[in-house]
Amino acid sequence: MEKAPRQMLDRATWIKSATAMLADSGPEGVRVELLAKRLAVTKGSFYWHFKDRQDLLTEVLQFWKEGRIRDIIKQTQASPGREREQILHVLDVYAANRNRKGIPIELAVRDWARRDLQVAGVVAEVDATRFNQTRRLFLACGLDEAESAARSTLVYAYVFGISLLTPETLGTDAEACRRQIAELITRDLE
Amino acid sequence: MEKAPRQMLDRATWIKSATAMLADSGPEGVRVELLAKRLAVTKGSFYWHFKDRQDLLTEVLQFWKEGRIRDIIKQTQASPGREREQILHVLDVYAANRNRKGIPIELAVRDWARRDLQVAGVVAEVDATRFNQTRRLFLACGLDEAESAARSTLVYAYVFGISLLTPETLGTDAEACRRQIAELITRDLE
DNA sequence: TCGATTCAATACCCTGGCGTATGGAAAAAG
DNA sequence: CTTTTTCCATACGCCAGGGTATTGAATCGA
Repeated sequence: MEKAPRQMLDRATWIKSATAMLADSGPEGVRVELLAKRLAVTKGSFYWHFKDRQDLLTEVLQFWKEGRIRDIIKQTQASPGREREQILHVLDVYAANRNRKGIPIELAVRDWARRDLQVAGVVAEVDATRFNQTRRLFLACGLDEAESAARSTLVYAYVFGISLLTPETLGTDAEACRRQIAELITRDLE
Repeated sequence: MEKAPRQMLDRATWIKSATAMLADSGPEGVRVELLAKRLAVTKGSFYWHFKDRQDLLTEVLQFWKEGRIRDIIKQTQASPGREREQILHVLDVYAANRNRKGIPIELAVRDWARRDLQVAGVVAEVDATRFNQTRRLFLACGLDEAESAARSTLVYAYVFGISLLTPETLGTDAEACRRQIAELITRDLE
């Protein structure tokens, strides 16, 4: 009936560390030996917990997917009548400096998806969930189907696009710029 | 005083092929031996034309930068009074299916920039040029400084973001969606 | 106490890929 | 017709990194 000493390393630990490595080195950058060194063990440990490198990557992807879906559902919960605020909240959370560490992961996964069909499928699932959740909010604000779809698309294109742009490009008044864009996207909403 | 037979392979040929390889395999994916095989020669040739792999990558980046700057200047030329059309033209060129092969390169370079300061610097230059050129157009349409900066930012965030989203997410009426977004971005312009 | 199980270390093998050194053919220069 | 220069092939050294096999040391269950 203990919990600390035994189970020194479990799959979850490897997965989290691998996710960090994915974020700043891309999928090709997650090397099992480097990972082992970072966790202060050797390959021997890794190949006990995982079948092979692909096994780890698959888990990383799954881990990411579940986290993203949980997050978007949480961020788009709105009490009736406050849908507009909720959209602004989403823009705030994803486009601003919050969620700092999420951005590199998001970008790495999306780049990964360009070269791996399985990954592309998962990203598509996440995108669909985000798109639908946000579209619901626009619909609740009185926009028609087409307009809701368009703005929802714009929300995510903007959010991911902004994280792709180099920081200096945004200039010093990034905050003001952000607010103005949010205003434009949520125009004519009740 | 001849030009055809001699100089079977020049640097430009290697650079173009490497750019293609960069587009669909990332910077780590451009291998000199693979590249040589693709050009039906061996490494021996490569190391005659280039000092090393880094030399090639540097040239690829430079090649990309010059092309992008030339392109954005061309796309943002507007005769006085037709600036709004020109903005719509930019949105059309970059967000639609045209310029198909440019998108993977753009994404690969941007991902590359996340892990290489030199690359990040070049991307920043390109971004700045694009940003300023488009901002000029908005200013000419009567928008103030802040609004012009915001919309110019939105244009590129949208353009790059849309290429990051999975195609299926956009649904079947992508064209209508595109038009609606373009309408929103160019609202209140004279 | 004593196997059985869990987790990790060590020692290998093998491949891919960078860079170098050297050789060779073909064209250009003389 | 030589000689030099240009361009590419061949062969090699080297290292990083994936995967396997084996050993070893704890811990658990009995």
